[in-house]
Amino acid sequence: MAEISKSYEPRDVEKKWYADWLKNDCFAGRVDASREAYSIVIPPPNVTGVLTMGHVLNNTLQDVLIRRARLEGKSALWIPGTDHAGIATQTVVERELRKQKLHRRDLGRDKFLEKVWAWRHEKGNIILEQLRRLGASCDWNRTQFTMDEHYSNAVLNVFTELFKRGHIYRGKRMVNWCPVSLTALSDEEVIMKPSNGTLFHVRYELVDQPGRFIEVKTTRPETIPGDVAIAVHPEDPRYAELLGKKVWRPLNRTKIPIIADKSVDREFGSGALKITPAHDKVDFEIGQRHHLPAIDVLNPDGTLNELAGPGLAGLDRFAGRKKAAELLKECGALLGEEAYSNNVGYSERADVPIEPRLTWQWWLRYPRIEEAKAAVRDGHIKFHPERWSKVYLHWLENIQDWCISRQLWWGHRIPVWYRKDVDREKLTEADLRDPAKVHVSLKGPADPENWIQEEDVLDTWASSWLWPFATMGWPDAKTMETAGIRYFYPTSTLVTGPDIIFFWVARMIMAGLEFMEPGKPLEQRIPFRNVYFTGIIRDNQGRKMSKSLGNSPDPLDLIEKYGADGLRFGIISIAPQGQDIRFQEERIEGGKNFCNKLWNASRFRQMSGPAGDNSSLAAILARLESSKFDADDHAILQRLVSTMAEVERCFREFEFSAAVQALYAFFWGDFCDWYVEVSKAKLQDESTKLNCLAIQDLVLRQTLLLLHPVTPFITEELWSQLGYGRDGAFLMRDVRLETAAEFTATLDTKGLSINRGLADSVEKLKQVVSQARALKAEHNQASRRDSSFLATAADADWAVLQANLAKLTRMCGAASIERRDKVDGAPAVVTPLGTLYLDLASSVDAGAEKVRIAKELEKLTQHIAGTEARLSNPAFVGKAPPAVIEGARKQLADQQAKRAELERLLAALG
RNA sequence: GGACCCUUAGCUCAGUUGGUUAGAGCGUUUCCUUGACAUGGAAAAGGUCACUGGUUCGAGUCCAGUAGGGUCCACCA
Repeated sequence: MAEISKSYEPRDVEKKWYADWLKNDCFAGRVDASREAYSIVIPPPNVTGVLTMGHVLNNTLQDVLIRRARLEGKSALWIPGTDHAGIATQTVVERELRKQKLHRRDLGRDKFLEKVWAWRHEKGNIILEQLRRLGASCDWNRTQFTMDEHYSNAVLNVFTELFKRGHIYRGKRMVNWCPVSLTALSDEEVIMKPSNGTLFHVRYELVDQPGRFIEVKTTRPETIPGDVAIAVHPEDPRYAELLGKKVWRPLNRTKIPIIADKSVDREFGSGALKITPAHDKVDFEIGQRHHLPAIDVLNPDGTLNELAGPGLAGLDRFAGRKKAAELLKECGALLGEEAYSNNVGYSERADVPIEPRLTWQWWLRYPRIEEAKAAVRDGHIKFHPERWSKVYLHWLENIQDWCISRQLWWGHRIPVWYRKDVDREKLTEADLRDPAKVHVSLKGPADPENWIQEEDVLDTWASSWLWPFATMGWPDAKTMETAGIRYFYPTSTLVTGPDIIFFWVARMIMAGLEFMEPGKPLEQRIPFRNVYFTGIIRDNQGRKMSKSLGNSPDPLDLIEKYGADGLRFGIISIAPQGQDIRFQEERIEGGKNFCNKLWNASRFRQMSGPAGDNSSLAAILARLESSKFDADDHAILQRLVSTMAEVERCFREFEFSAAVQALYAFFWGDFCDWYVEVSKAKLQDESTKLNCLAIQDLVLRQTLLLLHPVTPFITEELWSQLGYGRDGAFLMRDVRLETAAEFTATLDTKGLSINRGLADSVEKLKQVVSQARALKAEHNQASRRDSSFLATAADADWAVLQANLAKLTRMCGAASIERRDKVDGAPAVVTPLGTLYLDLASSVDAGAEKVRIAKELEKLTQHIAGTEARLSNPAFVGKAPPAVIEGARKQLADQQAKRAELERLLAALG
């Protein structure tokens, strides 16, 4: 065994072990009937993506779950992959083309797609490479891409099936149109943003009563040429006599009717609403009810077209708005303007206001809505934190059909062909189902020359909603068998952000229910059993991390600086359940420091004595001698067991940061700060040395196992260096972590049972040490081992002190601790095991000493008063549980004894 | 307009079913390079648990309300 270096250097260790794990196929998910299956599918990052802090959090959590599952003896599978990200990827490649002054139309569809594929092959795996640096133990041989042939096959299969089952239709409806991406978007891809605009007051002159006007307020005067009516509420007395009359539309002047519709809000503005069916969803519905035409005055790119009339045609919509206001002013129709703030829908991708636009699109009536609700409501799928289920259910209650077609080239082209002689603008629902007019299949028609394929592709989410089973080979029976879908599906846990609960989580549930194992009960068709929602990572000012703000650190820089384990440990420790995360680099630094502490504790063990047989838990236990156990041995084993139990609880309840904090407190606080320090005395004594080393070996072994899911690299390295592994075996793959219960039972059967009483007595020793150190600090004594202490103690207490004297002397920084019957004039502290005096050569400042003790006495007296008050309250004594009352009585007795001793000390000072 | 979340030490946050004197990390102050670790050790300072009521023997914890901050949903032009 080579000597361990003085500080932990992650770089080479990480590289070495990751390569070793890969070489030995440690990440492979295998069907193994003798083990419980545990599976996760990665939320596929965009192929265009680079690793963000969000990815780090999300994927570290998944890796933690997967690695813990392996240690628990489960057969674990983590499927990685990427998403083709239609709009984002197409935009990236189009931007490249623009540098060469080319547009995708210059290349044509096929040539353009070749370019995208080339880009994908060159750059599309960057993010997966970065995940490897993080230590992600994905089964890389199963890496998936949503545009892979078999995956595409699944997507198109689902389309044709859902079409057959009547869930998919084509319709001309109002959609959210992105004038930059030139495609329709789903409602979920539209973000409402408050915007400061202008509300224009416009008057429309009555045709048969010149000089009389009806007034409306609008934020969009440029759409006035598209007005086809003015609507008022049917019961609005102000306008009753105007119903049925006509007014002059002030732009592109023509006559339009005044109509009545109940959807008009009488309270808003003047109570009259201009109706522009082509440019507003409500107006469109009113238009439908009243059989009004829709006049579309916009081009797809958001410029005004010739229907907008001279003066406006050709302008961009925002320039057109200004111009329209000017034109209205010129003709006297503009009564005024007021500043106005309202919510405007923005395209999530392009970050520009969307246009409601009337277009032909493909729509999906979601399948299995009721089952999807039941799956979560009845607990077959558990959300963590649970409260997100309410958001989920609310969305399903109000669900709208999904616009699944996109006017893009990069994506799954819709497998629909139109007979050349049919007019697509006039296809009815019945025509769609007529194979003589429309062909829907994976392979296409037998006589392609007579057909034209649909140009549109599917929404990216209409492929990723199949992720949990399409990545396991669906729908091909043989591939599914190889992938082990019967074993690994439903997956165990999905780790994702609540921001895609509608986009992805809800839709995956519906897809799983619709397509998996038809006829089987719901709990076998759901895609996952648990969903863990991470928080959103914010910067230290609380802003979302984003590329444009430049406030997101590069995770790879952090790995360089703190090591992958440090980053992982840090990010998990600041990620409490369900709360957003304020990123602080200091916490990552803390992760690195923890790794260094672990490293050095192992180094201390190695330097403390010869290596024993560490090859198995049984081998280490065989080296323990219970007859040599002192209170500290019992205490550290007890804390080890309780930490194991706490970590188990944390994993059961998805409290990962609590698990990390428990491990930190145990290892740093209990092991390093106490046990290792007392070891220094125990190791001096040949009779206790070997047992003490074996305890250290045992604690280190269990700690490495518990920590491994969070800090995989350093634990694998130390596992190897400290001789825990057999040749060719890996901590991550070949070791099973005992449960706390199993561990305790093993100790019992080996005659190594933990003595609770002895273990608890360490608490008193710790207090003695802490108080002694404080006393020294109070009197400006350096913490070196050079102070003399005297003690007055009852026989029983002195016996405890004496039994631990060597350790205590060392821990207190004492040259000696001697018992006396009586000590006068020395500064003292009252400990649970007697009074401890600092034997100062120099004279003591009695005044300062009196102040210090008096202060402590005052504080104590307050507590005693509180305790006495409680105990003298008959209601408390009558109603509180006996254990609580007993505790209070004991506390009172201790406090009173301590008070008496402090009073005595005070009196002795004169 | 509806729903949900948050408010605890200078900062970022824990605090499980109500039960001794409310914790951690970072930061601050003092001391310490003692044979694992200065990426460290020891000690200390620092909190009317946002506010107001209520339930209870007992409330940071449960209930109601108020204030401030945040998120999501919603077709008010």
